[in-house]
Amino acid sequence: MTIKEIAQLAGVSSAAVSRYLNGGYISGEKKERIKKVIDETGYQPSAQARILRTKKACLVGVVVPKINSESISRVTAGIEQVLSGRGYQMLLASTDNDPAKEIAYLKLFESYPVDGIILIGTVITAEHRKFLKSSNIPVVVIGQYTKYANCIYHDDYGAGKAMGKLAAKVIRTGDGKDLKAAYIGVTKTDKAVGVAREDGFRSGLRSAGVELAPDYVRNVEFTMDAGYHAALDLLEHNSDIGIISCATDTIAAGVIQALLTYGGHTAPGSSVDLGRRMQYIPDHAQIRVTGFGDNQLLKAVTGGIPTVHFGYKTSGIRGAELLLDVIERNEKIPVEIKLGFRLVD
Amino acid sequence: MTIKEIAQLAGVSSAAVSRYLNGGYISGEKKERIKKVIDETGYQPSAQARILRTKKACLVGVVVPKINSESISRVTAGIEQVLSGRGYQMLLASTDNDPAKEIAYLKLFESYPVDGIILIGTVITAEHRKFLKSSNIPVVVIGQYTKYANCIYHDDYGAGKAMGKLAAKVIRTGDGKDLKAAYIGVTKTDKAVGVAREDGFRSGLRSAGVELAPDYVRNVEFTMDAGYHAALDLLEHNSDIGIISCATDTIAAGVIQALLTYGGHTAPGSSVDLGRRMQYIPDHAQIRVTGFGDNQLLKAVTGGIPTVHFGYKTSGIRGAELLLDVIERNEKIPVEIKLGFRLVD
DNA sequence: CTGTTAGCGCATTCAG
DNA sequence: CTGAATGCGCTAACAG
Repeated sequence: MTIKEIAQLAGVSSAAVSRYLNGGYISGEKKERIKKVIDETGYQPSAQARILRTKKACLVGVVVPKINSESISRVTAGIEQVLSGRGYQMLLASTDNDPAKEIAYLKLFESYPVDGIILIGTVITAEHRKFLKSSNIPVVVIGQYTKYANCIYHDDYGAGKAMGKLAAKVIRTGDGKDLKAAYIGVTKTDKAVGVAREDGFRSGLRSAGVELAPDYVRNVEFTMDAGYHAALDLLEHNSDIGIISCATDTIAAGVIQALLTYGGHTAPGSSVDLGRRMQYIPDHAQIRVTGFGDNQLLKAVTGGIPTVHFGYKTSGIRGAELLLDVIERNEKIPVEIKLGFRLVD
Repeated sequence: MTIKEIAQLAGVSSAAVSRYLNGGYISGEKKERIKKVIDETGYQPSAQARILRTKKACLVGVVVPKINSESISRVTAGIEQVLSGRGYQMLLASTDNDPAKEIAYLKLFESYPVDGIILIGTVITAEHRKFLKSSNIPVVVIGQYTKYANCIYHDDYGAGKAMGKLAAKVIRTGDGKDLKAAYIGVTKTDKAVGVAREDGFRSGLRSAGVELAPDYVRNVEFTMDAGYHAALDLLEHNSDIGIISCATDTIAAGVIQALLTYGGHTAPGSSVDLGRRMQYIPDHAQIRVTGFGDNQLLKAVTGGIPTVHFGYKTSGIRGAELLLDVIERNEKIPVEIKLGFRLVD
């Protein structure tokens, strides 16, 4: 069904139909005729042809690393909020943490009718930079710092440091034989989550005179399962761990699972203390688990582990506003926004 | 940057460039010249113009009720898998459980360059039916039964019934004073989750001679928070509850939170038994919590509550296959697929 | 192998 | 107020 056919059926020109659709000059009588035909046929104008003509889609594409994540959904909720408030719609593309797919979707959006792109970043490869530099539609990056695009990121280093200080306090037993801190991080190619959080964590420990020994560090995927196995590995090789800090709450959930399953205390009748904070006691020592991200489901069912709350929704809001500023007002001044955090313990 | 400009710069016709791009006949020498110009300019063909011409986007749009859900991400993972295997890409639109937004995104996709739509359904309103009937591109619905489109749904009634039977067993104390079963469901406009699961649950209870009293039933939103408050309300009004069955694992998480927080056992030193299954003991009675969906995070950190595993990934796979059959082979025979379940306890 | 031509469905001049 | 005509960027015939 095209505008032309509608025009024929209504006995008017296609231009008249177009005007009818877009609120241009049209007489009441023709308006009626056109309305009637459109109602009868269920005609739906082709957005794509319109966009080809107008170069305006009122649409933004958002590229995310994965769909099933509380933090990401908070970001997209923020984006959605400002977008829909300003008459835009949002399309999502999930890359499943595959950088190649990320590039593919960025290119897809670039050549598709979207007015702008928001990238919720994980790793920024050379390909990414190339894309950011040469993109012919505006892009804003959320979650990673980059000088090649407007970006909004979180103080991952500061958050890591705060967590490191907390960890240093926790492992101090007072009897002169302090426990050890362990850290489960992610790939170093992720500058925010992989590098900044871990570096911050080390720095926080160090400020309290504690070093993070290499044997007490693991690097894993962004999954619960990975956290589970890393925890087992860590516990197998070290018997003096007092705290396992994880780069994300999801990984922390896997660690908790490992402690629950293989801690030696799962026989009927045994118990796990779930007070304000997750605590587990194998070998007469308490092992504390911490994360980052303030996952609400985890908090609900465990009572909450120490974690960090980032302003994810805020970053989504700011990101969308930034993007719309560029799209609508052609704002040219580069912007970098760094958002703070709140330690939750 | 357009194909025309590239053609000029390379001193060939635009058709030649088009052929170069799409693997048509072209001489080696011109191929070189075109390649050089494209590399230099970073030219990116407009997919939208191509699609306007070819009517083929190799893209499918997926409309989901929310982004942050393990079940939905499993469905989309299944969809992605078959789509990318067959050279398609996937675009997501999240509606935040707002039926109006759902319609808006369906219409967007219809007029946008996608070859087909997958709707992960919650409520099917008259508007939905109207859309399904009149859509000019193929649609498949996942998660709800409908006769107006190809659909893939789960045996929610059977699952509810199995859970009802389990609940009946649990509340039997043996001392003649059986406990009561409570149910936290969702809106009845959701035929699968709201109606089928609850009806099945009642039927399962009934088959064991147990009735679900109105005072022991609540209807809430699809959120943890709603589960939390419903549980408090339930416990405030009834002191003989032995099990709280919830329509989703997310709601169940909220119930667990309520039990942990207000069960009267959160004072330091008190404990919660987290063995194979979540158990909580207020007022000398065990309150068991059950859900649907087999959420992995919940399972990991609680040891697992009784729940139902649906073949979400499978439904995504079948749904995508179905859609591609219609798109590519113009398959006209309507299909309805009902998938089974597995009780996890 | 190549260039010319004619649209895809629509919005926008521009005369009327 | 209206319709005819033009072109958005691209591909598919077609004739060379």
